[in-house]
Amino acid sequence: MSTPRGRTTSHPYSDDGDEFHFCTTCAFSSACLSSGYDKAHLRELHVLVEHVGPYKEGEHIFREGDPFNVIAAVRSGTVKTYVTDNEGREQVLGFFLPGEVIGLSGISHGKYPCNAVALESVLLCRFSFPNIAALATRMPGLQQRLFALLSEDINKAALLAGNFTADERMAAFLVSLSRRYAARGLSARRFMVAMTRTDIANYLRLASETVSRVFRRFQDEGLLRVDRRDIELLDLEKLEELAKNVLRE
Amino acid sequence: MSTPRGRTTSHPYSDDGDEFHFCTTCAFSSACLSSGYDKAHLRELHVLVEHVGPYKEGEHIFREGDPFNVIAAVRSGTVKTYVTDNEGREQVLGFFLPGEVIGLSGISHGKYPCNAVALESVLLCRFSFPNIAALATRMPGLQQRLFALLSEDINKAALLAGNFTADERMAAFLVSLSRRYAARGLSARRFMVAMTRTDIANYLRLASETVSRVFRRFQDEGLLRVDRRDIELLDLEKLEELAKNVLRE
DNA sequence: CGCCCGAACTGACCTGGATCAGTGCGCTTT
DNA sequence: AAAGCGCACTGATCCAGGTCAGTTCGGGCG
Repeated sequence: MSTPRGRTTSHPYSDDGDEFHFCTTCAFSSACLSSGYDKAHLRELHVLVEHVGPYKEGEHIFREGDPFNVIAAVRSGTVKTYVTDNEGREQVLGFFLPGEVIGLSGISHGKYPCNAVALESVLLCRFSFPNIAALATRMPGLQQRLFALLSEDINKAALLAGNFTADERMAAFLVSLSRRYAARGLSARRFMVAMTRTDIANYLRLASETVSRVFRRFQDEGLLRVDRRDIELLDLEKLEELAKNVLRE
Repeated sequence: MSTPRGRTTSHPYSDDGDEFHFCTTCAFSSACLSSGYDKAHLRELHVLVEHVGPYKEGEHIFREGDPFNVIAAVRSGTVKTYVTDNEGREQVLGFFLPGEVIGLSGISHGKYPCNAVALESVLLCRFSFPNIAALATRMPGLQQRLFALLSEDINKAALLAGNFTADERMAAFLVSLSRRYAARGLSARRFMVAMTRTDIANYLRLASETVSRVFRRFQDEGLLRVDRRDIELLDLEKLEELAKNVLRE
């Protein structure tokens, strides 16, 4: 993983007596908080965290084939992962919002199988994977959390594999974004997306023209209001109804 | 996971002095063999294995929503995993041949997210997941192997997500089967598949009619010879060329 | 302020594969 | 051996979404 010219610091924390404060945007820290480990273990985990960034728009975090050594939780910004096929066409694999973890797919072969790029200014919490795996042998809760993250990604990857219509895909994409923003305390109804129409189209396996058309039709039907990157979901009910096959509900 | 009315036995092994024999079809045992652990650890792992089966054709191994507690390596036969959507249509998620591991996607939510059914007579090596996870905390090699299996499935799931043509999908499917059979010491050129055309179609997100047509066209073009479930690949080169976008080579 | 450039939008047309509507064929059942 | 059944195959037709060919818009810059 490449480190931007910004600062790299070990995780700042305060340890004022009994209370032990975590960076709340860090998925691992919070995972461990919830599994109720003792202070000594928590501190060990905490020491492994490096805050890196900012990566600026278009800057790569890792590239396909880079040796795998770290995973990272997004602290702020949006990360896109993608591969390019033999003809040079881009296939977007996923978008990662704050609180989500990138790099896990690199474990199996010791190399990242895809590229990760910042779509806007990005800050990361970075963890050495060997170190965190070693710590996991002493912290069953952490091991379990890692297993769960990996397993979840298997299920996520299967989502868009079905043969769904353009409408279903778009609705599922919007509902998923909405929920993920909401989970971070942001509005579930209105948000700014960091990706271009082309990125969205590549992710959903549609042509960018189709993305445009579906946006307009959804707007005509009163499901949403869209102005460039600014999206407001007006009829979340109906969007969820459209998305339910894709999201398996 | 449901257990068929067949025998369930703990893993038989012989421990004649220095030599310690493993069931060679068991993915975990071999994984641990290769990571070079000491005899005491190996025996611990070995004790966790249960041989179950046979499951007969059409019999379910687990169902969507069942509480997750075990993972299993296929010892013989073919397993299909699938989900059904709201309209009752089946979506095939994967086929598992001997040596491959089912159930991993159940980790994240404590329930299996899909159904697993035997397509022909199936024998399994079954492992309690809590037990194997506990053991993994004392065997970093085993933990690493579990991480790798999970991570690999993420990459596998992403494979068929792209927008590929029917020809590319079919070729990739055949080449993948060929390699997996070959890895088990069977012929890479000729094999009997356990799945119906409809299963193949559902897996590849095609109509079964399309699967039939592509089979015939491939046969007309001399790429293969197919007679019901019996498939012989005549031009592996060309099939691999067709498949390379899907398989990312 | 006007120019430039890339993203977004839009309409016209095309096509791969789905769908529909059969037919054929091997296996089981009786 | 005949009947019944389910899977496989095949031809005809249809349509969602891709492709192509522009046009519009907005933001950055000389």
